[in-house]
Amino acid sequence: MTRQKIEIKKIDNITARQVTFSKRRRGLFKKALELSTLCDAEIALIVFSATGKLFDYSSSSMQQVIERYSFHSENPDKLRSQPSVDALECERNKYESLRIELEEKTIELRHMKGEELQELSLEQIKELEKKVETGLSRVTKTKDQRVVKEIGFLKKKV
Amino acid sequence: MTRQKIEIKKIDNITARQVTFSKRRRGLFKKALELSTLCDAEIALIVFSATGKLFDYSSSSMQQVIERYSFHSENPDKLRSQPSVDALECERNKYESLRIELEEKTIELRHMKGEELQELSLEQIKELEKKVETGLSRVTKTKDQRVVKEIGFLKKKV
DNA sequence: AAGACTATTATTAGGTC
DNA sequence: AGACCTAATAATAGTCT
Repeated sequence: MTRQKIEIKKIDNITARQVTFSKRRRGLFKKALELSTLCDAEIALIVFSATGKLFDYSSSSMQQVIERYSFHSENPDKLRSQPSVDALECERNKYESLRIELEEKTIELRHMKGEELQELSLEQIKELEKKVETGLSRVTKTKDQRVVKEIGFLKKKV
Repeated sequence: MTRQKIEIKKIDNITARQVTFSKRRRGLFKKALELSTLCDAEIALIVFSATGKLFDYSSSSMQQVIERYSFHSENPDKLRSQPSVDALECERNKYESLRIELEEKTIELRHMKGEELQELSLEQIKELEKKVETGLSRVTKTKDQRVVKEIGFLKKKV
């Protein structure tokens, strides 16, 4: 664009590339600022150098522009979930309450299997015993009913 | 910048402003493309016109650049959670597997309490009975040991 | 790597159609 | 709103330090 016109392709020479990057980056940000000022446009500009350094400009706030972009985007699934600060938190809360529930059930189940009873008081063990006895009597009762039923079927068949 | 130098402030005349917007917007996007090409930079450019129309350019993908930006950002709470497309999915997967585990435990627990046995076969009920019997015998055994222990303590105290 | 210089090219304000 | 024109200003490649 001056002394000599250059082709728009990656500059091989690393030093030259870095120099050009600095110069043109400044130019680009200036143009962005000018456009937003002159024409009342909302602009976000994010630039990562080849070395990974970040440069950014926003006429308002970067977050605001990105959110507005996400809303306008044709790519709804990927970017619209941006306000997932809340979604993620919500998901984590659900997960946590589920985790607690699971923990409780796991402990209850172990106790009913007679495991890890050392953490219970004698009173708790007595209550547990009643609970398991009740369960057992129900299971046994159901089993007996089923057995009787089975026998009935078999008798009919013979 | 040519026939006449203009001051960098909002252009009052609406028509002139729109014309300038179109011209300079094209220039800005061209410069962004040139910079990314020449210097191997990763660039995202988002422009909203005063009338709300969206124009955007990204050297790779907008989402990618925004995610990278969010990672570098000094504004971690608000923007860093943007890559939560994956985070959210991961969270949901964790939640789902937990939900399944909880469901299994809930059913097992109900069965041990003698509930909802109609969904079990006679064979399954027989196995369940054994399981509950084993649990009960363990609980009873532990209870008896505790009772003996308690009695021992009481004897010493007297 | 960062600043200044400058010859050249690129962009663009203000037009016209 | 778009394309084209053109004079004038802005940006910058190459160079030096």
